[in-house]
Amino acid sequence: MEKIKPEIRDTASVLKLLGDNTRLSIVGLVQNHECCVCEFVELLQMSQSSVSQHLRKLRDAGLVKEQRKGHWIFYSFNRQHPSAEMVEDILRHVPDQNEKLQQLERDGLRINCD
Amino acid sequence: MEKIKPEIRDTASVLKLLGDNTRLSIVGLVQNHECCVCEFVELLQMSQSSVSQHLRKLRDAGLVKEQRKGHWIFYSFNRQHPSAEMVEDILRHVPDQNEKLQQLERDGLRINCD
DNA sequence: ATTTTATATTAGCATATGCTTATATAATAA
DNA sequence: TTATTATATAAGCATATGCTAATATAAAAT
Repeated sequence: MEKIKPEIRDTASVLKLLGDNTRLSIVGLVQNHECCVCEFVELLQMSQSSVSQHLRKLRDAGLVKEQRKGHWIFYSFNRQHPSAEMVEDILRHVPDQNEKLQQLERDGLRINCD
Repeated sequence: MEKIKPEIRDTASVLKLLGDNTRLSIVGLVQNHECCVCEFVELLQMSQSSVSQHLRKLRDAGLVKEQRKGHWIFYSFNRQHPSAEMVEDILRHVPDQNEKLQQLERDGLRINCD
């Protein structure tokens, strides 16, 4: 029995969201790690406001989840999203960004609340 | 040895192109069939001008190829595109549209130059 | 050569997008 | 309470997008 496929409309709107450097990078980052806003600001070299607005779009679409931990709000990939599998398929075709997160860690800029 | 992955920028620009109902539908249609402009106009119920402009974007990006056959210009998916595999992965997540083409055939509106 | 047919191109317009700057909010620290 | 920190929101603006209407092009048919 085949899984239900989202309508073209829904898929197109997800692709539209991912069709932006910043948002595609964000989704690539949160696929395997939780990140907070200030980390995105550092990694993407963008203003806090701009990052925040991109995150809002991703959150409104349900592609990412947010969770407060003390000072910070952490974002993570929402594997429950109807297009989550497609997004993961897409991410297999772009270079992973773990190296950047490791660099952030070495620079002492990684936030860890565990 | 792993295949070279397009940069995030390049992937984002492909996704941006596909992040539109009309263009995603077109790419879905040409994945398995050659189609000419008037067929898209019929299938998508859009103006010829609008379809033509979408096709131009897809062609400029190299995602589709065009080939003249008599009266008509046929468009087909370009499997040589650096992101062709990703596009095929994406299309696996949307309902196929073969039924619509078959209906067109039954209506006697399918163009065939073979 | 003229007309017809299929497609492409252009201009114009309304709406969407992504950024910056400034300000608001909400949790923590002092 | 007040100040600080992390994040969100709003306003404004320049640019991008997708459509329509009108016109151009190019091959085919007459």
